[in-house]
Amino acid sequence: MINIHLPDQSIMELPENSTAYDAARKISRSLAKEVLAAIVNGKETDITTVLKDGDSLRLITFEDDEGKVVMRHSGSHLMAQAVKRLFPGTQLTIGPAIENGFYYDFDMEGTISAHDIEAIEAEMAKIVKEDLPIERFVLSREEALNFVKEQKEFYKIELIENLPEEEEISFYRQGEFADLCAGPHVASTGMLRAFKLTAVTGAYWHGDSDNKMLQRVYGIVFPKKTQLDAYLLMLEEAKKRDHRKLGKELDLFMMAEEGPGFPFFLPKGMILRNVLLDFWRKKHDEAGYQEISTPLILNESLWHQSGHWDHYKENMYYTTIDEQTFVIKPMNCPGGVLAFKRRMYSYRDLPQRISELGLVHRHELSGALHGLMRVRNFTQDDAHLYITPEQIQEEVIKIIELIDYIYKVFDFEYHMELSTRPENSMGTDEDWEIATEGLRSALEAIGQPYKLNEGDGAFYGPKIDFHLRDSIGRAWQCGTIQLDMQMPERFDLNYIGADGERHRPVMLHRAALGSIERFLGILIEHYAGAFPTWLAPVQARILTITDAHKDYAQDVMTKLKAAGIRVELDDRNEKVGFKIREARLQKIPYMIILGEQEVEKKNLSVRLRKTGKTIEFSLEDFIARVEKETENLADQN
RNA sequence: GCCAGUGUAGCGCAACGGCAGCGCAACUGAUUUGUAAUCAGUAGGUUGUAGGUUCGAAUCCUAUCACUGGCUCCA
Repeated sequence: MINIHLPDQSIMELPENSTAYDAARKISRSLAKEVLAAIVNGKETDITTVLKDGDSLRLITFEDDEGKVVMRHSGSHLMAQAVKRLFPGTQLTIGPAIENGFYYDFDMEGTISAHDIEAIEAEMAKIVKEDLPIERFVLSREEALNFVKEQKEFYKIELIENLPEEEEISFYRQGEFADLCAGPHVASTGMLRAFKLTAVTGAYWHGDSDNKMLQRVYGIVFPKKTQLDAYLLMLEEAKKRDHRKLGKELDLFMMAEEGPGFPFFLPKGMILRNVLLDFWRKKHDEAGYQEISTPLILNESLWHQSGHWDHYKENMYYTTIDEQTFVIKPMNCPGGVLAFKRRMYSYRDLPQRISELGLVHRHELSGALHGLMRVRNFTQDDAHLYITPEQIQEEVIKIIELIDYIYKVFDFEYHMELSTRPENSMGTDEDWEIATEGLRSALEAIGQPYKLNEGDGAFYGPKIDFHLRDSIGRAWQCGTIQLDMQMPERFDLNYIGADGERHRPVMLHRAALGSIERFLGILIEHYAGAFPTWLAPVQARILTITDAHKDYAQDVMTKLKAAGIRVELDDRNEKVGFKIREARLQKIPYMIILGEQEVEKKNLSVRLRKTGKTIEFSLEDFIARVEKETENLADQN
């Protein structure tokens, strides 16, 4: 007998040569059904792993993050096997588990169509039915290379060659299919019943657009059909929150074929935007920022000096004025720098925090455009801070705190990423080291977790990015903090220090919302169009019961407007049920219903968006309530 | 930009080689209504655009533009 240590500190006695699966079976039948993989002595492994005396064991199900990865990864193998059966000669590349499922990239003749997807799903179902055991085997490096060469899996040669020297090279076999893989995997294909292929796309080998385009198929897999159905339903629901759909329904913004990637803001969207910016200006004023505005178009010489001409040429738009080339600004910094340079600064003047709601134009690839989320012109809530090197950490922390405050007003969850020096960037290694360290130390001081993105910085400096999620879970970069030691150098910026000498300031570029357009897109999806009272383009709509109540309604509207409340009047000759339905579809926080009773009592019947309940208000109380919500950046209740 | 898909009335959709239609919206009239759709009628189209195949094209082919999902890029 052997003794196995379980996570709850208990010890389980098992016969010699027992597997992790045997342990699961001994605990309960349901666990035996659900177990996907095991962690033995801290290492993830298959449930067929034979246990030794003294091993510690944790069993993994789909409830665990590790379990989701295992099942999804097995799903990708299942799909790859089906594809290889249907399209002989297809070469495998990589097929990982991802956040919401898995994909596999194939190099094949031709492409995969929607029709093929059905055939692949049918073949996958067949393989599930065959219930093939999934077995691990290990080869030496040489054997492994020979094995993949025999199988004509030439991409795998590169993968094996890139494996570290000491790495054990394992494969997983299910029936006729075998794939290089670290594992672990579920025990058999029969466990992968609840799957669905969700998309076919092209994807470049190694993600490099100079490489060959591969066929990528995305899929999802769950232990149970009910979970799969629930997930698909959730996706359907999320689509109803899509800002492009809501933007149309709520008449907030539009796109025209004449302006791909150039959004139009409509009256209601404009209110939303202006309310957001009023809030932004107030907070930035409090935080010590001064707002400026710089020109949209500036002479090409400026862009040579800033380095954009060399590093950002492809993304810029150009125009000619009096036979000279001008650039339509893709960033606000060079113009901002000119404004900074207008006078001399003492060290006592720093930090200078100069903000600009600057409209920038960038030539994004046509295939990259997406509603308000990725456009070709957008307004950055930009600011440039000119500081001494000693002020780096303190100022970066202040910015992080400001951004955190703003995101919390909207109940956003976000994550931060630190991006380091990219290829084709300006400046010395030393500058980059100081700059990167400045950002890193601020992050460490704040103590919030962040992800490291090697080589993803701006061409002039490293950055901290803030990412928010849209309705279907895609992360979009919004806030950003970029530390720049190049621009001050190139524009010969300086301030007079306490020693009376000239010194070079450090420049911080930062945006909190990022792009107003993108942020509004996220905001629309976040609230599903039902904006809190303070943000709602229309805060209240007055609905009359009959024409007899029009005068009173007009009177109420005049008074609400005078109080600064955004109000509309629906005095059409329609039934009140119909008017309520329309106001609901417009997601207006308050409906004020005025009929015989209200005229008599000189009050308001107010129907709340949140509960659908109707409450009687005096005009004054209603105004007070909306004013309070507006002031507190709040929603109803 | 690349791969795949989709473009039909303001919006959502049907017709898939044989007369371009439905619902909502719009307009007109009736109805004066109490908490998610009152009734009747009218009008609205060079089927994204340009070529081609065909007796005949929304439908098939080619090109192009836009959009959608990815890749790449990025706020």
